Parts: sequence; structure tokens; C-alpha cells
Amino acid sequence: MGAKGGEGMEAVIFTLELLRRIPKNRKVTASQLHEQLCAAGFDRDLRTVQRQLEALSEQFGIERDDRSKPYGYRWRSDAKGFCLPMLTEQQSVLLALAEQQLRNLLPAGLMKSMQGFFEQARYNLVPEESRAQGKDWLSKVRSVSETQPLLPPKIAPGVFEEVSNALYEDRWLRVCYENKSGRRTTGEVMPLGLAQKGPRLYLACRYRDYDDDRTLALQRITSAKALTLRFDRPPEFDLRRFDAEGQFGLGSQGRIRLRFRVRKGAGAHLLETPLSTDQEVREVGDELEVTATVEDTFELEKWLLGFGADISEIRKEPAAELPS
Amino acid sequence: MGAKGGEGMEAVIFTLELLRRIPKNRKVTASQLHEQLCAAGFDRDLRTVQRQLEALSEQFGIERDDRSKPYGYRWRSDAKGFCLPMLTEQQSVLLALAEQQLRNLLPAGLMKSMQGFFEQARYNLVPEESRAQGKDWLSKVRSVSETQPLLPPKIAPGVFEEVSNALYEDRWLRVCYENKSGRRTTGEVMPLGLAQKGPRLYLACRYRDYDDDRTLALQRITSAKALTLRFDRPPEFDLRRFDAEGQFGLGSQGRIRLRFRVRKGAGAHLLETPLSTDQEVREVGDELEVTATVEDTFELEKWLLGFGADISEIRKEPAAELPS
DNA sequence: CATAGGTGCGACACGCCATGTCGCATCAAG
DNA sequence: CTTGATGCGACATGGCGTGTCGCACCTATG
Repeated sequence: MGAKGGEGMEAVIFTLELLRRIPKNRKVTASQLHEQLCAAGFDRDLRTVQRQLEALSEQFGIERDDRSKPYGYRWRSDAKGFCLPMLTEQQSVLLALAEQQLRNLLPAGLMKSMQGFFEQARYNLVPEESRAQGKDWLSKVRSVSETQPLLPPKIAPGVFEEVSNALYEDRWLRVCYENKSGRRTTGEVMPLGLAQKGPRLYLACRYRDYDDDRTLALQRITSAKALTLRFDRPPEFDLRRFDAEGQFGLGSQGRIRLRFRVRKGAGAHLLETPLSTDQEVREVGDELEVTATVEDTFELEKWLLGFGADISEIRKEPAAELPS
Repeated sequence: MGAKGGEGMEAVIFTLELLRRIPKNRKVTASQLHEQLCAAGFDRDLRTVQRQLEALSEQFGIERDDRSKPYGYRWRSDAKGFCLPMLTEQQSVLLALAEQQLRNLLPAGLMKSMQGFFEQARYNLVPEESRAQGKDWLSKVRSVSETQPLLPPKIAPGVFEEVSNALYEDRWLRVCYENKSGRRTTGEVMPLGLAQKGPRLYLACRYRDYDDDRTLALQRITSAKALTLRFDRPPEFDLRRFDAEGQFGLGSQGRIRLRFRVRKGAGAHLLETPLSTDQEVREVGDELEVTATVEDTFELEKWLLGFGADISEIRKEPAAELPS
């Protein structure tokens, strides 16, 4: 496939191509791999693939299931994996931030599954010498909650796995759901999208034989099972719009022109992190008069209330509706 | 080195070890690589390393700087890199969430540098067949802000790069800082830690010849330059404690026993995402009486105010001080 | 139970290519 | 200029990746 290029190395390329075709969960047979590789332009004998596989399984963490005769190969779950360095120092720091963010927001069970990935990243994706110097950059970085931190909700074991699998592969999902009033229902849904709001996870989905989209909180799903049957994603569904329509929160009442006064000390940070690109701030005595075009949401209301006595003269006027 | 293990494959292992020792930014000479590899137990001739390097530079995206005689090798900045698959579907979804989180919180410039990484992750770390089916999981996942979203602050170009490099490698940093009142100062600091609070980034550091630790907001650093001089990290510095002491926020007044009443509709989510592990909730008419042990912070105050008229009878009592 | 096709695997011969070594040209430093 | 380091072309060697064959075993289908 690779047309021309450097000579030599072909063995390495071939091995790499073989390695990347070995899945992590599902098992694959030697002939399947042989077929894939031939299709990709690597004309090797089936026997060669077998030999490679055997050698690989010792060197790397690949396990072979030889209970049934077409042997099945896959990565050991604790396999080290391998990555070429591609992170700079800055990216490493940002990745550490992302890890902390997730750690604060996700249930412990979910985080544990990502732990391995981040350790990989730390080990493999970082230049050799920086790593060797014992520079533990997780201890140099911290994500501080901007709001009162709440504990992540308990999600029933296995629910997230099934939901994300089904979402990922467009498969029908049978769920047991317990709504706020405690009523339990069972049904089959098309998983359409997953949203995270603080520590809570919501699944956007559509019930079988219905046309409207619903939102299910993951912590209220008592059990879930991905079916093998696939579905066609409704092309008109757009998670961005679904969110914009306020299906995940308490909804937006539309864009408004917001105006208020706030004591300088309490609102000074708006100069650095403005509400919107068109925000205007005028100094009036020891107060700031702020004007900005924003979505009129429940979060906005809470945010305004949070200023307590430091804020006054809040006014909302309808703004020209613009497509975001 | 590798004791025993699968025979064969040694060429592949060797090449992989060589590849991972090529840095992304800095350049490295063939002899340096040769030295490293010998130390790691790969006794090859220097000539072999040179030949490998030459072949590799064509197959992979490695560039050679042959302007000066000890040639310098490094990865091309647009190099694809390479990763073995190690993400399951669930992890893929979580990674997409992390990406969205960062995207919402970081200045566009910083995010752009991570973009490449996430694209890599999407391409290389995901099982072959899932990827081929055109399952665009970024459109299936969304991170919704829990609070009123503010725009990320502008960070002067190059500042984050220098700061993170210096932080990462324990090097002195010369900064130009403009504090809230507009006073500009210049100084040299030890970068000790980086904290993210919503869209804002803060650097914990210590000025030269001083013993106390300061906090600098990255958006107020007008310019920064990492010096070559290294420093020894003060062993007593602990970012966790630094944060716990409230250096990044407006600080905690200590742990308290918090008690309040809230209308059922407004506070029902506390049943799923409690304030603390010892939270107790009692139903009183159409209100909930909540009790929990929390840190008495500025964020807590804002959070309580955010309930507006739905909350009442807020009481705070000192709690037994416990090491967190 | 019988047959046929698929699959794993040991063995063997071939030949490519990675490897070590030598020598020369070139460049940087003193 | 001298000296040492580096890059590189050339060459001989042999290790090992490769294809091929054959046999044994499993599975599937009748």
C-alpha cells in the first residue's frame, strides 16, 4: 500500500500493522488477521502470521484462547500497550488537568477504568528523560471546583458499560428506569447521546415506537442491557440542538440582553472571564454596570442569586434571536 | 536485559525502543541514542543506529537536521505517531467527555494543541472496526456546564508554554505580572503547581529570596520566560494542602456542620448527589431538612444563595476538625 | 460414524536484510 | 593544521523471517 518509501523496515511495519489489528476485548483468529493484512497490501503467508502471533504473545501482552480450535487472540486486559511519544510538556500538564477533572466528576468505578489509560499516557506518551527524572506532574496540577462540590451519584454496576457500548455501536438498549417519584418502568430505547452535567450523567434516547426524545439520568437506571440488534441513528437528531433546547437542564427561555449592577469586588472577575463576547462593563462609583447577551437559563438565575446583596438592578430584555 | 522471553522479534523491539527515544521537540544525535540503547541492554553498533534512523525517517515522520554535523533527529511536528489499541468503547466515550470538558474551559489556543492528541486518540486507540463504521462519537457526547458559563480568559501568547515547561522541568521562571490594581511587577519565581478553577488557571509559586508561596493568575501574566537554571522543589510544598488552605479560592473557614431547609423541588437532587458522605435528609412537609458536614467556603455561600427563596433556616455549627 | 475442510504446528531450505567491521570523506573544535 | 567525532559507502556474514510441505487434530456437515 505504502507505494514507495524507505527500504528495510518492512518487517517492523508489518508487525506493527498486525499488532494494531488485535482487539482488546473481542477475540480474533489468525485467518481473519491474515485476511485483513492481505487486503491492506501485506502479502504474507498465513503461517507467518501464526508465527508472529506466537512470538508477539510472549513479548507483548497478548493472550491466546486455545480452548476451541480456531484460536482466538486478543490483548491481555492488563497489557502495557505502546505509544510513540507525542506529547509535549504542555500537553502533559493539560492531560493531567483533564485527569483531575474527570476524577472529581465521575463515580469511582468509572474513573478506575480510565486510570489505566492515564497511566499509559504518563508512561508512554512522555519523553523518556522527563519521565526518568521522577517529575511527578500529577502532584503539580490540581483542578479546583468552581462550585460547591457534590458527591458523584451512585450508578448501578454495569449500567455505564452497557449504555456506552450501546451508544457507541448504535445498538438497542433495554433499560429499567426508576423516575423521580419512584415509579419503575422497563423499555427498549435507542441511545442517542450522553451528556455530563457536573457529576451527573444523562442519556438522551428514544423509546421504541415513540417519536419524541427523552432524557434518562444514569443514576436512576437500575439495570441496562445492550441488545445485539442495531438501529439506524435518526439523522435529524442533533445533540447540540437537543441540549440547546434545554432538555438536559431546565431549559433556556431564549437569548436575552442582561443588565445588572454588581459591587466591584464581587464582579471584577467578569473583566477577565466575560459572560459573552459582546459584554460591556461601565464603572459607576464602586459598582460595575454589566451588559451582555446570554441565554436565559436556570443556571443564569442561580448564578445571579449567588451574588446575594452584591448585585442589584437586574434587568432582562429580549435579544434578537441568533442561531448559535 | 529482557531476561528470557519469546525469541525472534528482537529487531522489532529494538526499533520500537529506538522510536520511543526520539523526542518530539528537542533534537537528539545518533550517538546519544546509541548510548541510551546500550544502557538499556540493546548492544548494537552505532552504525546500525544510524541506518535505522535513516530508514525510519522515511517510513515514519522523523526529520533530520543536517545543517550541523552531529545530526539532530526528532519527530516532525505533524507526525502521526503510533499507538496500540488500548481503549474500550466505554473509555472512548469517557475520553470524548474529557475532551469536551477541556474545550469548554480552556482558551482556544491551548485547546488547539490538545486537538492533535485527541485526534490521535480517536484514530489509533480505538478498535479498527468500530472506527471504520464511521461512528462519530464526539457527536454523541456532550459536556454541559453546571454553572453559568463564562468565557475563558485571554492568556498572553507563549505564557502557558513557558509556564508549563518551567513547571514541568523545575526551572526558574521570569514573569511579568500585572496585579488586580494594574501594578506591573517583574520577578523570578519557582513554579510549584498549577490549578484550574473553572476557566481560570492559577500558578502557585515562590518568589526568589522569599519563603512564602504566592498565587499568580495566568491571564495576568503578561510575559513569561523559562530560564535554564533548575531549582530544587521545596519538599514541604504540597499542592493539596496549598489548595486546602484556600490559597486558590477565598479560603475555607474550617469544617462546619451545615443545616438548612429547602423546598423539595429545588433540593431533590441532593438525594442523588449528596453534599457529603454523612449527609442526612429529613422530610418535613413539602421541604427537606438537610444536614451535612462540609467546608465553609465562599463557594458554599454562593451555592446556598443560589437557592434564593427556596432555602431557609440556614445554620452553621463548628464541626470536629478532621484531617481530610 | 465417516468424510472433508479448516487449523495448528513442527521441520526444512532459501535468501533477504540486519548486523558488525573497515575505510574514507567531511566537519567542528582547539 | 591537527585531532577527534561523525556520516556514510562498501562488503562479508549469518541470523532469522519467509514460503512450502506434511502431519495431526479439531470441527462441521451428512
